[in-house]
Amino acid sequence: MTLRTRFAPSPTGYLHIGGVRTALFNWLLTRRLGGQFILRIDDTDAERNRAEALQPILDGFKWLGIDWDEGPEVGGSHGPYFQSQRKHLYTEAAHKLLDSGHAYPCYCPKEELDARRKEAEATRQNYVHRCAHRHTPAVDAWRLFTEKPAAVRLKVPDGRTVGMDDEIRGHVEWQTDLIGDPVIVRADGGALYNFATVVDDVSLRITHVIRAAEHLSNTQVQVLIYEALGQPLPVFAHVPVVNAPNSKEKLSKRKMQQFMTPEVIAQLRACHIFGPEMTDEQIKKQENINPATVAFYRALGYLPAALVNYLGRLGWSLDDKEEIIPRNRMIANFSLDRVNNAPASFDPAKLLWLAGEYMRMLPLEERVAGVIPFLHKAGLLGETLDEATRAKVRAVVEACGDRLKLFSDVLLYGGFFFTKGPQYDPQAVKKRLQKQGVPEALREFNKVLADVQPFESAALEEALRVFCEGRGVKGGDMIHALRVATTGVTIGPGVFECLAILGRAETLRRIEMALRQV
RNA sequence: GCCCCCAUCGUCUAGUGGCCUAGGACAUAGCCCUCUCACGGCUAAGACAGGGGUUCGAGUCCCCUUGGGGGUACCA
Repeated sequence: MTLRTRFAPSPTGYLHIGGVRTALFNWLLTRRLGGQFILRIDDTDAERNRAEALQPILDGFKWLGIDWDEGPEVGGSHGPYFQSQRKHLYTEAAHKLLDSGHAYPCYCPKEELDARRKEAEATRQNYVHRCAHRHTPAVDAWRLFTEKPAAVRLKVPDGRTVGMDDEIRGHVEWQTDLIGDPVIVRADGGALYNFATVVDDVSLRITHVIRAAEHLSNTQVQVLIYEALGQPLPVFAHVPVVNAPNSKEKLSKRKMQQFMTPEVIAQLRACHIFGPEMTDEQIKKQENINPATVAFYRALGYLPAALVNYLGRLGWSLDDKEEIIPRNRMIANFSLDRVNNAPASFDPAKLLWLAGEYMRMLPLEERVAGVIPFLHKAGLLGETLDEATRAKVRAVVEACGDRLKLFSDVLLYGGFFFTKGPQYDPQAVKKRLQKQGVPEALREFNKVLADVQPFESAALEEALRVFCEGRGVKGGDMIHALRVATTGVTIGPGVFECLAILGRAETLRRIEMALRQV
């Protein structure tokens, strides 16, 4: 028997980071041990489940390189893979349980149930629902069920325990006397989550149910359903939830809003992800692209490998020293017994560090290829990319070096190479250009630049050194002034490399522009 | 209320009774490198939630307390 795992997202229009982490653990174990990883779409809530809401989820997984063996787009022999198309299975299973006496129809009016629950609450009692007629013989129950709409309840056995051996938590068990008979099918015929999940997992032949720890309490009912259905239990593993940074609460859009800092919003804007008509506040409240979604990291040009590494290390570790664990190494070493029990907090700073590490490992040509779409979206490259432009992009990427952690960082450290002139930062101008003697020296050095041969980094540096010595100016002052004059800002690649990339004519022109600023 | 789960530096973690005066990584601070920014190097600060047991010996096993989380729905 081969391993079969699944991840069952609801089509919400975005792929949540916490969900990905759970899916990743399923995927890693499946790839490690061999078997099928199945994507099942939990679209019973027709209200908010539109077809187009599924695509971002599939795209997210594809971008991360998490592939599925059965599910949407790839099909499979156990389909359909949409819960909305599997309703007959739930009905069938419910009938089976009614026939076998493991379930019974419930006609209790909602008001009565509410009243009883409220009463129990008032007297600080624990309310365990059991319908009075729960032991009515099956045939009679069946008759009642077909006569008028009724919900179906599972008949929870009296006076025993129900439990399972969790791969991560160990043995967990509950007293059945504390579990009210749960509704498994609504009066309108819709199956409830706990029931549909089990029916699906059985029919999809799922062998390992790896899911977030928040589902642990649901397992008591689910185990009873497996029993009632006469099915063997799968292996359960409840992985710790992912919390928001500096918080004991689950990762959520709202909790992540604090990471939509002005800098991040500016970077998103630079990528032209959002139109200029959107205010910062509107961007902050965005559903689809926020720090709790995969799309956010993709939009900013994080390497998917870095995100996979980060999420894989969240709640799982290889040993006491390895942090950079590429996908293949993770697959080769993943096991549930090295998954932690405690919830883990998502740390954007560590993810950013990893992104930088992965970017550094990426060959130059791939960095160039990755950066181009970002320059393009920002409107800094023309429609067609000729060889000269490509060479320039390559030179810029090389000059950016380790500064480039995300692809969108190219806009931060090298955007000015592709504009008609620098956007002068007033503070930078004030600090570096409007300094005693600097504009004059710069004007004079501009004449030197006109003749430097060749117009390359080393020769330029040497020319400046000679100029400074001869004229008695500080090298640092000139270097800073040159940077601001040609790039407009105080950060970026080495200034001589910048000048070389800009070329002689553009350098001279920009220095002239700068001198008009002071 | 009741049930279940969880608990090592700010964060991710190593630790499965002696190797722990608790190791690594991110973040933080200082110094070095340096034309800025980043990278890199060195250093510093920083944790076993509390209390009881068990044991020659406890971060590690047991119990209690505290704190967090989840469930207790004709939500998923």
